[in-house]
Amino acid sequence: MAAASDTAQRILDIAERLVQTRGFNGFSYADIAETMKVTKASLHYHFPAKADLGKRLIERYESNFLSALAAIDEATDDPREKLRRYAAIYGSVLGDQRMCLCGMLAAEFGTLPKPMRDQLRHYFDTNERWLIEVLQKGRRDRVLKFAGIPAGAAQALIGSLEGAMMIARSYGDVGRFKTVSGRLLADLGA
Amino acid sequence: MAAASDTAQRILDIAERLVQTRGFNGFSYADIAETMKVTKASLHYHFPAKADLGKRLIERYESNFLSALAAIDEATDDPREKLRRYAAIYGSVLGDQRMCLCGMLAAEFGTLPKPMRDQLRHYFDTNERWLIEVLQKGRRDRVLKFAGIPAGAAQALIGSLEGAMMIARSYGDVGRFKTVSGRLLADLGA
DNA sequence: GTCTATAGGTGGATAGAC
DNA sequence: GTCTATCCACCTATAGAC
Repeated sequence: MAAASDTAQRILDIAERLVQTRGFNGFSYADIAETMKVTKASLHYHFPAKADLGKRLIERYESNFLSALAAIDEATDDPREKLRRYAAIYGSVLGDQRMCLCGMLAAEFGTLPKPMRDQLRHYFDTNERWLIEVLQKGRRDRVLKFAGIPAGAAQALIGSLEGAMMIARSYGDVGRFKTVSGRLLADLGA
Repeated sequence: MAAASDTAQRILDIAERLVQTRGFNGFSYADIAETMKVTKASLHYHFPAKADLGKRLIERYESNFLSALAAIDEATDDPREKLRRYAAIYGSVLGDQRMCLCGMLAAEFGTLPKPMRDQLRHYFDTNERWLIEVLQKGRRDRVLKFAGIPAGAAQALIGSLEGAMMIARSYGDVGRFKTVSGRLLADLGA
C-alpha cells in the first residue's frame, strides 16, 4: 500500500469528520473544498469518485482502530481492563461530537456502493475478532462472564455501543452513553 | 388532529419505507412520485416541504408504535412476555427488510431540521417510559432483574436493539439480530 | 497538483392552468 | 387535487489550461 500524500490525508481527515457528523449522503465535495480552501476539481484529482473516497475512509478508519486495539493489548493483559478501554474509545469519539464512522455508514447501508459495503463488513469482522479473543480469555480466566458463544457476546457489545452512541447524540448527552456503556461492561463483569 | 386524506396516507406509507431503507437524505419526492404515478408537484400539495413530511412521518410512526404497545398491554400482564413481544416488533420490522424509522433518523440527526429532531426525541421518550413501567413491575414481581435504575436499563435496551438491527442489516442476516436480541432478554430474565 | 469552466443531472420548491 | 412548466441551487464529475 503506497503512502498517501499529505493532501490526500487532509482530505480524508475532513471527510471523516463530515461523515461522522452528517453521514456519507450528508456532505459533498464542496464542503471539503470550502474547509481546505481549494476547488472541488482538485479533490477529484485525489479521489476521482466519491465512492473511492468513501472506501478509503473505511480502510483508514479500520487501520487506525486496529492500532488503537494493539495499543490496548500492549498496555494491559487484563480482559476486564481491555473491555473498559475498548468502550472508552467509543466514549471519547462521542465526546468529540462525532459518531463512529462505521455506525453511521451502517445506517446508510442501503445507499452505499458495493465496495463500501464490503469494506464496512470487513471493519465489523475484524472488530468482532478482537473482542472474541478478549471475551474468550476473560471467561477462561474467570474474570468475565456471559452466556452462549463469544461471538454472540461480541456482536451484542458492538451493536449496543453503536446504538447507544446514536441515541445519546440525539440528546446531546454523552453521560447517557457512559451510563449505558457502564451497564454493558458491568453485565460482562468488567 | 384532523384525519389525514387517503392520498396523504399513501404518501406517508411510501416515504416511510424509503426512510427505513435509504434514510431521510437518501430519497426524494421523485422516488415517491414514481411509485405513485403522480407528479412531484402533487406531493407538495400534501406536504409543502420535505421537513413537513418528515415530521409527520415520525408522528405517525410513534402513534402506531404506541398502539402496538397498547396491544401488548392488552394481551399479557407478564413483564417478561411484554419484553419478548417488544423485541419481536423490532425483529419483524427487520424481517420486512426495514430498519426502525427512528433509528435511521437518529443516525441522520446532524442534518435534520429542528422540528424533526424534537419529534424524534419525543419518540424515544415515550418508548422509554413504557419500558420503564414494564421493567419496574418486573423487578417488583421478581421476574426481571437488572442493575441500577429502570431508566438506565430501558435506555440500554432501546439502544442495543437499534444498534443490533443496523449491524444485522449490513450482513443481511436477521438471525444475527435474533441472537443478540435473545441475549439481551435473557440478561434481563425474560 | 491545482485551477477555470462547464457539462449533465437531480434536489426541493413554486406559479398558474385545469 | 393534480397537472405542466419552470426556477434555482446543488450535486458529481470531466476537459483542458497553467
